[in-house]
Amino acid sequence: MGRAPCCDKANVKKGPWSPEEDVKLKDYIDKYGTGGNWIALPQKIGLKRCGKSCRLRWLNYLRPNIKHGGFSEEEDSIILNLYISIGSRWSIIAAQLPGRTDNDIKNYWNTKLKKKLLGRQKQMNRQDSITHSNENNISSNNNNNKSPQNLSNSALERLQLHMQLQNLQSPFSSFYNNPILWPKLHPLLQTTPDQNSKLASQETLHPLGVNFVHQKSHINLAEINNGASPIYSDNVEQALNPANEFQPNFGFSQDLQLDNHNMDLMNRSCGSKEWFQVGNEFGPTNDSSWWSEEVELERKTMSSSSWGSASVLDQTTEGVHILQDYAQMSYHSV
DNA sequence: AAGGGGCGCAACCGCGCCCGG
DNA sequence: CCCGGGCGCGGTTGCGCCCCT
Repeated sequence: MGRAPCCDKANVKKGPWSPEEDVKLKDYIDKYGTGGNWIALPQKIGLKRCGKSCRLRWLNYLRPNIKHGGFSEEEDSIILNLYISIGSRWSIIAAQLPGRTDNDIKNYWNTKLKKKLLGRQKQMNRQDSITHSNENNISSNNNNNKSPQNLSNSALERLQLHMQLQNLQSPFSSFYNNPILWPKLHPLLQTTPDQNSKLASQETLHPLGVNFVHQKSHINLAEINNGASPIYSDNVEQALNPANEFQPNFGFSQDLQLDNHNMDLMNRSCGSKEWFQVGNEFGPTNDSSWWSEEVELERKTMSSSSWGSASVLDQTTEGVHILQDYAQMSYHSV
C-alpha cells in the first residue's frame, strides 16, 4: 500500500546543504525559475538532491526577503492569536508575516513561544494560588469551586488569560481587535435576526456571541492585514475582505468545520447549548496539545460531560469576557 | 577542561489534495 | 470517472552549538 517514492532515494544526497549546492540552486532559479516541476529540477541543475528537498531549501532559506530569527512582539502576538484561532496551520500564519516561513514559525512556536507562554502560566499559577487564598471564594456563579471541573478550568483559564493579557497589551492585532481570530457559530445554529436581538439582550450573560457579532461589523478588516502578503486560505481571505464586514449570521468557517472536535458553549442564561468548533487545540484527540502537561492531566480528569467555567475572573474587561467564554465551552464527546 | 544535557534550527518524511491525462 | 504524479503542509528527526555542572 505504500506510495511510490518521489525520487531515487539511493542516489540522492540528504542532510545539510553545502554552499555550492545553494549557489547552484539559487542561480538556476534566479535565471530560469522552478519550471513548475521541482522533481525534475535537480536533474537539470545536476544536483543529487530530491526535488522536494530543493523546494524546501528554496522556500525556507534561499528565497529572497527571508527573515530568520528575531521575532518581534507584534509577530509573537500575531502567531499567538492565529494559533489560538486556527491551530497549527503554519502556512496560513506565515502568510500573515512577510518574510517568515511556515517552518520558521513552526520552529519558533515549538521551541520558544510556547515555552514562553507556559512559563508565564506557571508563574501565574503561583500568583493565583496566593490570590485565591485571600479571595474567600466570593464567586457568584460557581459555588462548587473545589470541584475537579473548576480546577481543570482554572489551569486552562489561566493559560488563556496569560495569552489574552499579552494580547491586550499589544494594540496591534490583539485577539479582541482582530475579528479573523474570533470563533464563529456553527452554521446549524446560525441565528435569525430575532435570535440576534435575543442574544443582544443577553449581552452581559453571553458576551462572546454578542460582542463578536457586533464588533465584527465595525472593524475594517483590511487594516489588520496591513498590506501583508496574500492569504491563501479562503476562510481567512474572506475574513480579511472588508466587503464582508458584516456577517449577521456569522456561520462557522469551512476551514474550522474540517476539524473533528466540537465544543458546546453552555448558555448560562437559558440553559441551551450552542455548538462551537474552536480549532483542534480544544479537541479531545489532539496529542500535540499546546497546553501544558498539567493542563492536559487536569483536562483528562474532568467530567466527561463538561468544562464548566471557573469563575476566577471578576474583572469586566471585554478581553476577560472572551476568556470566560472560552472557558465556558463545555466539552462533549460526539 | 570535559562531558552531558538542553535547545534551536534545518531538513526529512509521509500524507492529503489537486490536477492533468 | 479513475489513476498517477507533483505539490504543499504539518509533524518529526537529527545534528550542531551552547551552557551548566
